[in-house]
Amino acid sequence: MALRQAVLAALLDEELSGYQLAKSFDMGVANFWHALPQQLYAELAKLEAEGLVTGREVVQETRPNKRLFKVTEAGLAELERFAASSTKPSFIREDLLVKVHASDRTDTEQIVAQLLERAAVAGAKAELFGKILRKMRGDRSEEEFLRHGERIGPYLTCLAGLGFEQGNRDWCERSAAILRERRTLRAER
Amino acid sequence: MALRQAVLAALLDEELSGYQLAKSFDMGVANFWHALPQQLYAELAKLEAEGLVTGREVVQETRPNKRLFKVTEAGLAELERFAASSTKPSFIREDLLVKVHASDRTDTEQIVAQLLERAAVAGAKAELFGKILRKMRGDRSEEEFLRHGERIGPYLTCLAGLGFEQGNRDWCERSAAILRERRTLRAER
DNA sequence: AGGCCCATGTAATCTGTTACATGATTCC
DNA sequence: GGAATCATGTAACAGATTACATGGGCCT
Repeated sequence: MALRQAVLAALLDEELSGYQLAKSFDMGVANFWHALPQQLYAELAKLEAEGLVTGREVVQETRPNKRLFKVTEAGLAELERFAASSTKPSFIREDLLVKVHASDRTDTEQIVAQLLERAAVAGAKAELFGKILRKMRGDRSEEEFLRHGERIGPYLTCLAGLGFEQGNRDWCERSAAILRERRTLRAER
Repeated sequence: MALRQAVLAALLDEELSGYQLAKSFDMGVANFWHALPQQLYAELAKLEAEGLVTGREVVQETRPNKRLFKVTEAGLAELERFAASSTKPSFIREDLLVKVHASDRTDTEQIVAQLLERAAVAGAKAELFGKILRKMRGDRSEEEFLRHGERIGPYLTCLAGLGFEQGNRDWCERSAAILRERRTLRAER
């Protein structure tokens, strides 16, 4: 039930349209939440009906009109309430891990390929996060920024995303290497 | 739609009852998938109806009877098919990260407490995974085990879980420390 | 001409969670 | 005596995914 709060959190820094929100839930915001456009349009409508966000129409000539949303005082209060509420831990659900778990009993060629592909994706994400982090802290050192910066929430979540993707990349590469080596060993016998 | 395959993968090494499966989905298997008992009972029923697992009744004197399930040839074929199919990346959905993202605009006392609690849980899980890994490889070195061990799938997924929880723990501790320091700085002003 | 980007949704379906239900045995 | 464990489910609800729908502008 935290999609509401994820949307509110994503709208803290800038007014966004549903379409732009969807983009950021696919990119930057994706280090802490993921949602499809349909969910976001629906959630924005609900949030507006409850007064937690307000939308304003922006007329565009060359493109379809859009509605930009921002968080209201009531929305901020909801975030405050949410922050104080207890958190239930989230869980992993990862197809690739299921495949690797069963990999002693199935062919591993495709799995190795998928691991390498995933490693590449994770590496690209990690690099992107690194860039975003550098941009956020500007010319300050990380320590300095985290101590005195104005807005460090997104920085911290981005750090989490960076660590996650680096770990991901390393594990995928190592696992791929191991499974590949075992394939060649088996082929020699 | 990979709950089916996660169940099949979990049943590869031993016959389990729904109840035991639920336990392992809460523990060991939880490094790659999570599911509630109700889901597992329902999924086992479906899998049996489709012939991917077979169950046999075990009559018990002192406890209620139970049904033990094992993977059939058709189940193995399904895993094979699954391993070769393309994987869609999974996504993060984590309440705590949402709270941290918005933490510049809310009170951080509760958030710090939740981060420390989560760090402790992650640390405990990491230790548990470490123990499981040592048990799996026995007296062999990790390298040796991964090269020549019979069954390394669960070892690799457990390694993934270990890395994930260690990263989690470190990030939670660091973020808690940073937010706490900023609280005291603000209080001094 | 075909495909992608902007921009917003509805509807149907699938998955996952919460609540409820039962009942004996063992541990503290 | 009360809680936890073993053991299996049903039913209602909430949340997420997939498919469908529309339509102009821009790029190659």
